[in-house]
Amino acid sequence: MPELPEVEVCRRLLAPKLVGRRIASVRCGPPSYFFLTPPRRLEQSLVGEPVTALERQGKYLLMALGEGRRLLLHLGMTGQLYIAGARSPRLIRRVERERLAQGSAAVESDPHTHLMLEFEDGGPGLRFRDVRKFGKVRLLAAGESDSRLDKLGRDALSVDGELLFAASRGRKVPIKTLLLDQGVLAGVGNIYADEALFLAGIRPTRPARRVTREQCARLAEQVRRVLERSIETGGSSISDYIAPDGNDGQFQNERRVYAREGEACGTCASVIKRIVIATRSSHYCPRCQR
DNA sequence: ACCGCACCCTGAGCGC
DNA sequence: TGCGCTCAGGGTGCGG
Repeated sequence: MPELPEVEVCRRLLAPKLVGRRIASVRCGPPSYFFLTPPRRLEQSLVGEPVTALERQGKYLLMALGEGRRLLLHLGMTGQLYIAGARSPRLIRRVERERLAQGSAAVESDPHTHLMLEFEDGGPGLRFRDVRKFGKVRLLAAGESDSRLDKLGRDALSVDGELLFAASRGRKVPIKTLLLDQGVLAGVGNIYADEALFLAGIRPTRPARRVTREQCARLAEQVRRVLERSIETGGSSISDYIAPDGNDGQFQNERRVYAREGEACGTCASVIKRIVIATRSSHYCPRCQR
């Protein structure tokens, strides 16, 4: 489940491989929920475009093209953005993994790869694969905006306690729900919300308005720390996520609570609990988090 | 304004 | 062995 660190790792690894190249051809999968811009239009409009930069806003990637045009990309839950030729078991459907293991021949064309870009220099292209199609791709004209981007709050890497404190006043929702609100903080998802709350010693169910100024400061610091640490380790590869080179991230090995229900807390050895908050599974240590 | 919830999608894992 | 059910959750949109 790609959150800010996974998207940022993608950006850092892809930028040097894409910026300065010019798109030669585009192939798309069939129209679907995934395409905000119809695939036929992408196939026509992207040809000849130079890639001039790769930027990130929250969990969105923006590929800057010629004359102010931009390609908006979102990885959703299962999105994989990678350089053609990268290898990873996560890129192969299970039926085909089994067929390969039995020594059978080539892998069939993959129905989950929705966007393929090739470049004029003839080097390896870009692939966007997304099993569940919760990802998004949209071509933005020069000066055109996207309501999703307009609604984003402060980038989570630069959050401070005062911002959290101000945003949480008068809010009855659990503090975790506030962390997940992209309009307040852009980039935090389920994994890092749970991890930051653990590191700050705050129970995820605590009503936002009852989190003190001091706790907000601690929480903001831990949000930044956990995101930065995850970026350093290449992000979390828990279900589908891979880096653009096909490698797994390593942050899942440093999780303290996420998906550790029933295990012993690394700090106090209490049993990690799992509850549901706003339809998201949430994990915390009942002793370390009050 | 705020908040809870249904929905979009597919594959893994489980019980029978 | 295989079928059908539930769950996973980022983001949008709707109803109360």
